[in-house]
Amino acid sequence: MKRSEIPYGTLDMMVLKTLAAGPKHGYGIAQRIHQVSGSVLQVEEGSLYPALQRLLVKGWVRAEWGPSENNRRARYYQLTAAGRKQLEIEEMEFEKAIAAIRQVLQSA
Amino acid sequence: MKRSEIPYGTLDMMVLKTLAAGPKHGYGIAQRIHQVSGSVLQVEEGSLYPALQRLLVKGWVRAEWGPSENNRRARYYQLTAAGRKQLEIEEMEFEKAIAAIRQVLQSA
DNA sequence: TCACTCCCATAGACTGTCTATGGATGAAGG
DNA sequence: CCTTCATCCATAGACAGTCTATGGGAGTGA
Repeated sequence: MKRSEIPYGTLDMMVLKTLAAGPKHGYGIAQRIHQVSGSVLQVEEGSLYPALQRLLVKGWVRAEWGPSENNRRARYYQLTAAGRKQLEIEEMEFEKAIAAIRQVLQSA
Repeated sequence: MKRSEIPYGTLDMMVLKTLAAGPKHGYGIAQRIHQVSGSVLQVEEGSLYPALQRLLVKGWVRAEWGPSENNRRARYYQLTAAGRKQLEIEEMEFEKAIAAIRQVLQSA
């Protein structure tokens, strides 16, 4: 087996959700997800930045450069209106999929 | 978006679960999952048979040929002891992952 | 005989994750 | 100063698991 920390297809959703609380830079997003999940989810940079690129291309987030809290250069990402809608859609589909899988798992 | 019917990595688990109730052939497994999930999950043959191959290689299922209920040739798959253990592990990891994601989704 | 469903299986495309790598920059301690 | 460490960005390539598309054999009913 593979130690897939982040289940396929859920990263974009979690990134969007994390940004829903306000703009953040990549590093901050990763930290936040790690922390909020009780250190269960570890977002690798090699997963995160491609994800952010996808979200940018699709117009679900916007980015701009600015100084970080520690006075380093940082790229702040923020949710767009389209991103907010997309988040809702993905949350719904996620719940629907989970419910379906649970039904399979609970079929005695 | 992509219409990913089956979330990554969950197919093996659902197949194992479906076989936990007794031996079935491939076609029957797909039907059962489709039915039990309330027609939400659609297992494509191009996903199912590679999955069954994986499970065979790993020793989690065993297979033997025999006539189907409709008198056609069919390959019956059944869970091994190792497969039963694996199913438990995957169910646990699944719940753990879902719980972590939910925490992210519920972080206001 | 023809169409249809059942049942098997593989090849190749595609997507999204991971590992590995590379770099810049500020803070802290020697 | 200078070294080390944490922060912060990003890409390339490997890899795994899903899907689409394809092909075929075999029993059933019209």
